Amino acid sequence: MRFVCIRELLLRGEFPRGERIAELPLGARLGMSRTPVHLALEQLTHVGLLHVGATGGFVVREFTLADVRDAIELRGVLEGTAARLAAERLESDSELDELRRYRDQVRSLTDLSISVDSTNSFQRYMRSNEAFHAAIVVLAKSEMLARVMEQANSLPFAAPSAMVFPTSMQAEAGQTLSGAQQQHDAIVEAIQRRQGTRAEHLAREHARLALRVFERALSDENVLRNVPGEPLINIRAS
Amino acid sequence: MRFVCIRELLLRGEFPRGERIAELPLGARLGMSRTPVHLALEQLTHVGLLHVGATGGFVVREFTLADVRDAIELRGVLEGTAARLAAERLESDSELDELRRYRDQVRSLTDLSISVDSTNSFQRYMRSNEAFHAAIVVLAKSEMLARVMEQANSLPFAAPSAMVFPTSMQAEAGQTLSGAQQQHDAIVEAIQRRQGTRAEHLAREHARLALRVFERALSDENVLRNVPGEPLINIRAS
DNA sequence: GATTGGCGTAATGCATGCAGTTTTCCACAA
DNA sequence: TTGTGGAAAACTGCATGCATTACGCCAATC
Repeated sequence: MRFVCIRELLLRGEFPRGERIAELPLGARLGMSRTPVHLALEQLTHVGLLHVGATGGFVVREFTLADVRDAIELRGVLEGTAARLAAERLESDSELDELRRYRDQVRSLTDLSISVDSTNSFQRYMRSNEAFHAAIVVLAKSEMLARVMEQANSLPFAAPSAMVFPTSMQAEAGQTLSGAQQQHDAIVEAIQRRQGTRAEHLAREHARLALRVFERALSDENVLRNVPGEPLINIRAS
Repeated sequence: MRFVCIRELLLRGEFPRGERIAELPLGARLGMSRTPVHLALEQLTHVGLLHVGATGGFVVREFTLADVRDAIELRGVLEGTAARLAAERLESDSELDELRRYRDQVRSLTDLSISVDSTNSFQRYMRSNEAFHAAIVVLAKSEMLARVMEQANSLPFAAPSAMVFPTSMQAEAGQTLSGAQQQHDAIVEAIQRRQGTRAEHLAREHARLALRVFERALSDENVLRNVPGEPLINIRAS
């Protein structure tokens, strides 16, 4: 709860990156004591948004462009593994019903999202897209993998839907989203046919689409500002 | 510090799996207040050894055989990624010096470890083996990957060296260790030649050797007892 | 004999207080 | 103007206290 609250503050850039966060003022700001604040900061540290300074105390983590690229690449590896396990462990075709439903939802929202600029349809697109990716993890039937992916996705710019929003700002949004849709289709097909290796590489490549969107966003201030957690990224750092 | 301490207690099976851990008695046992105990338990939760009960409070996590297999498979995927990145990002051959040194250390300790039963040589083998695996992660030059691997390896039976000890108890220990050594050689060669995909698949297969050791250990009570964190594994669970 | 309800104990969550240490700021001197 | 020294303020880490809530046990009833 407060975890989410403080997380939002961080992602909005309320605290400058690399700077210490004092517990007492933050507690006063949120109307609570130091104890729960400390716990929330501890959790955010485990999640990777903070780290403990040399003298103790929590410091806002700073991410480099390389970190962002690696995080997306890593998500590709993990989603690839999820897709492979989903294919290898598929028992009956009906297990894919939910996945197919989300895929169709995403498809039907694709055209809407790029024509209408309302945040409403974007949010629905993002939710469906996220549900699609989550469904693959469920089909992988691996608690261990799910846990690790949860940690990996907790970095804001690494989450599956992180690149949807900036995508919508770009000129070639239509091509990008329809490319993503085709990849979704191929992934579902590969899982259905129990083609594990194919599913793995498709999912990896799907993440690299997000990477391309990010690279593209780097050249445009306005687009970049829509990447979640952008205030934590130090564009100039090595 | 206390994190490590409580972790040891868990791995030794001091707390029955599935049971709640009360903070007050544990604090009394360790000679400290509830606050640091609570923090340590929180960290162990993030690491995956505990989980929070429905009503609050920390519960000892219970692992199934499927969890163990998945954890090892997942480690293979991550180490494969580390090896691939190491190959792709290698700049000069001299970067491999340390990796080669650890490889040779492991090789020289292999024969010792299976002939002499002293825990001393085992521990040295384990340390060298761990250092070898850690060196690959360093060469991958990815903070993100390192973080995720740290979390994945925090599950006791998933760590690289987790399978060394049970291996030594088996009849075919010599073959297993020499097989591992050959895989180490091949991984180093692949990284050196910048053969990323080959390195990735070699490292994955290397982890599956640990999986075979584990499967083999399942048939022997005495061997199984040497798997780290064995008390947390419910052999009978689905 | 089994089940359910209530009460007592105990444990969690949060607030606060205290000691040790760091950090910061300001004054003074070079 | 800049560097240094010291002092004060503040922050962290840990202990403790209090209120709320969950858990368990015992008894009573069906």
